[in-house]
Parts: sequence; C-alpha cells; structure tokens
Amino acid sequence: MALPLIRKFENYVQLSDIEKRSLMQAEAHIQDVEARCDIIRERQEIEGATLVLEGFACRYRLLPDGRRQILGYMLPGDMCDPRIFLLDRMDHSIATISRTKIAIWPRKSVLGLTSLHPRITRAFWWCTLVDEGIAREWLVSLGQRTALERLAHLICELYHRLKAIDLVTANGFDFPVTQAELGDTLGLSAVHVNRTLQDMRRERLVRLAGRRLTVLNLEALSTIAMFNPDYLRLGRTRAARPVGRREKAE
Amino acid sequence: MALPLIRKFENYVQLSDIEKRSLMQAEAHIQDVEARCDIIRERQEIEGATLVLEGFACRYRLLPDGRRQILGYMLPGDMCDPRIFLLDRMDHSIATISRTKIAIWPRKSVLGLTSLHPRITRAFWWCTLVDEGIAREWLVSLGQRTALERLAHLICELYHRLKAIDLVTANGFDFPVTQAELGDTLGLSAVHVNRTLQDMRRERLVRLAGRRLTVLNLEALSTIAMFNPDYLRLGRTRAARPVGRREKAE
DNA sequence: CGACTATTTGATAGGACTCAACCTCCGTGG
DNA sequence: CCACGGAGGTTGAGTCCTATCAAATAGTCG
Repeated sequence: MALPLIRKFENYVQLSDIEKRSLMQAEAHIQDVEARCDIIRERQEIEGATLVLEGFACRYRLLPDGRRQILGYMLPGDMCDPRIFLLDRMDHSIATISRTKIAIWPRKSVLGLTSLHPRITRAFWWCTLVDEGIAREWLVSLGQRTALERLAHLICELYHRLKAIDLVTANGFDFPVTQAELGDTLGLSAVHVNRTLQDMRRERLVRLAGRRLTVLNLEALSTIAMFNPDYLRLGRTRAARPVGRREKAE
Repeated sequence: MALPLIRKFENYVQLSDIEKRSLMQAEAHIQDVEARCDIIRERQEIEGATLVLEGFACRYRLLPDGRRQILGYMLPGDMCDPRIFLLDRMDHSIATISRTKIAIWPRKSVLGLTSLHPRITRAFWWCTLVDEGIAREWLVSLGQRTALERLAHLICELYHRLKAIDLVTANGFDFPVTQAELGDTLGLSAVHVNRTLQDMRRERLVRLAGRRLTVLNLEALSTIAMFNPDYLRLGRTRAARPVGRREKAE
C-alpha cells in the first residue's frame, strides 16, 4: 500500500527488497476521505503517521478571526510527519483538497520500521529536510515575490513534485485546488488570484480548465518564478548523494 | 562551551550529568565573527554543525535580482542544523546580525554525540521540530498578518525565546536588527517598518532606542499578533512531555 | 569631525483588497 | 429532460495598504 512512499524514498536512499517489503507490509489503516475534510485537527492528539496515497491534501493554520494560511500541499507519497514519536499534539491541521486515499500507520508501526531499518529512518529524515526546504521557499515567495511570481512558483513546485511521481501527463496534471484555496496559499485574495491566472493564460503560460492544469511554457514560468528545482531533491538517489565524500556512519 | 545549548535542550529532555559533560567537552572550534558577516553561504559544503553562543544571526535566501528574505533568527543556543550528516550543501545562507561567538562542531563530533546519547539525539530532533513550528508561524505572518501584526508577532517570538535563555532584563533585550533587516524579515519595505514601529511607540507597546527593545505592553502586543507561545515549546521539560501516555521506545 | 550607516519624513504611485454583482458549470430532483 | 440551487469563477468600481523615490536628520565609529 505504500507504493507512492517507496517511490519517493528512492529519491533519497536505495532501499533493499526487504526494506520495501517491510514498508508494504507495515500495519496501516487505509481510508478514503471526501474532498475538503479535515484529516487531523490542530491540538488533536497524534495517533500515528498519516500517509497520502491518492489525491491532494494540505496543511493549514487558522487565525482566531478566521483567516487561513495553507502551509503546504501533500501529494501521494507525502507523510504528515515521521517524528510523531516526539510530538504529542499537532500545532496545525491537515485537510483534504480532493477526494483522498490515506494510510494511517500506528505509532508502533513507524517505530518498528525505523528501529529495524536505518535506511528507512534516513529516508524519513530526508523527507523532513525536503519539507523544510519547501517551507523556506514559500517564505521567500510570501515575503518577496509578487502575485504572478508566487503563482508561477507554486505551479513549478507542484509540476515537479507531481512529475516525480508520474502524475504529469501531456505537461498537465489534475489540479483540484480552488482559487480561494490558492489565495489562502499565496497570501492573496481569491479575486486577485483569478486576475493573475488570467494574466498567465493571456501570456500562454498555462491552461487551467476543468480541474486540470496544463503547463504550456515551463521555461518561462520558471524564469518568472526564479524557480530552481534543486531544493526538492528529486534527482534520483545518485544525484542526491554527496559526491567525493566517503561516509560510513548512519 | 555549549552552555546555551544545554539550557535549550533542557526545554525538551532531561539530560544526565554525563550527557551534559559530553556536550561541554565535544570537540568544537570556537570563533568570533563580526556583525553582518556570512557564516555559511548557500551551496557551500557543510563541514560541521554551527552553534551560536552569543549574539544574533539569521538564515536568509537571496533571489537572483537581489531581493532578500530572512528565514529565521538564530539566538544563543541555536544550531544551524543537526542533520548535517544527511545534507551535503546548504540551500540557504547564514549571516551574523551582531557580533557573534559561534562554535563549529565537526561532523564526527555530532555523530559521536548522537550515537552515544539517545537523549541528545532526541533533543536535536526537538530543535528541528521547533524550528519548523517557527517557520510555519512566519508563513502565517507573511501570508495573513498585516504589517503591525507581523511586527508584533516577531517581537513576541523574540521576547519569549530570549527570555527562555535569560537574555531579557527589565522587559527589554538587546536588539541589533536594523529596520532594513526587519523589512527583509517581514516582507515589508524598511520605510514601512519604520512607520509601523512608530505606531507601536505611539501606542506605548514598545520602546526601541539604541539597539535595545523594551516591551511595554506584552499583553496588548500578543493580542494584536494573535500570539500563542506554545509552538516554541519553552515550557520546561515537564510541560513539554506528553501527559497520560506512557512510552518507552526511543 | 567627517564619512558612513541607519532612521525619519514627505509625496506619490501602484499592487492587492473589498464589495457586489453576474456568470458558468454541475449535480439533483421534480 | 429541464428547472433549480449552490459552488466556483469572472468582472467592475472604488479604496487602502504598502512600495518607491527622494531628501533630511540622527547616530556611530575611527
């Protein structure tokens, strides 16, 4: 059941068949969740690690007055947080964007995997590093980039992440995010997202219709966004490992 | 030499004397750095873990056209990243704000500590969790909060973090950050930071003069910022541990 | 005291927001 | 099969928050 996760892990480490099998067979509750439902709520006690198998989800935080900031998107293969053995409660919520299939790994299941397989542990750490890289990039977007640049950057990010899990076909992908949600992601109003999107269409950068986003000019989009995909570490295992530096320890 | 770090760790875990001694005696290069110098540059190879002992530093990222976003502040006891054994290169830079004393732990020194002392490892993970919590809070600020709210939130964050390491006296602290740097932190222009700061002075929220920031009304500041310090996990070990949940493993 | 660097002030412009209405697409149900 | 309703998308008008540019003032350090 953990196929998308394994594919993701293989960006960071090489897994043995035994490790793959352990991941596939780890105890997990599979669950289908409707679109726009909370999977985990802020302050809720953490029971296990949540893994997205299909669909889009997002992390978000609400301010007391109702303003919402989306903190990141979770695509197939993404996990809420492997460090569940430390945290007792969530400090943000996770909700589905589209209809989603998730797996919930009980705490002990994760602990079992990590204590038996150092390479799996290592892959988990990699995930946290990449997530942090993404968060940093979002900080740069929200702090420095204009509306057009932000939107372009987000599209580039999702394009690359989805491509890495073979969810891009004909330069396009399923994109269930509403303009209101994009607004909460990019720190913009839905109206302004709409107008920015129209600019992009006018410039033949993207086509967006019927929940499908097609990238018409990735080059131009990347330039506008000042996008560099390195931080996503999608280069397949080899490229991601240090070169010319022998290291043994864990 | 690692005193501020030990104090910080004790927010998250209880350390034995042996562990404290190991931290104190770990091989480290102590170094003084001028104000406004890069300690680590983007793309630079990582040699070890950098620990701030005295002074202010910050992480930042530059866009090709010169725009800069500050990603976080590093105060005494803060480390650049304990996960250096994974990463080969930095994807952002670290610079001093004030004159700073730092310690650089060689890779093997960190690996030694973590392999011998699981509680130290655990404390390291806690640090990464808190850093991520801070980053999330910044995302909310940049995405949703107004200039006044952002500034108020940042001041609250720094107040609490500095208080936890006894660097707050008479409700004030040394604050070497320029208004231009605040602008790069909050996604605002320096001019607008200046005006916002004046609003705060007018409202008797803070006093800021001669590199010293005094919080005159923390209550009001926290309300404006919608600030809740929980995410900093400064509650001293007991409060930070889960209640009513026995757990043994790592 | 001079040369910077940092802060402050004023004037003007513009990006993004709000409000409000209207349109479009779909799924539901009569 | 078409009317209805709601969610999401689009448009227009007016406003406000924040940026820019420019210049003056205050601080700091050798």
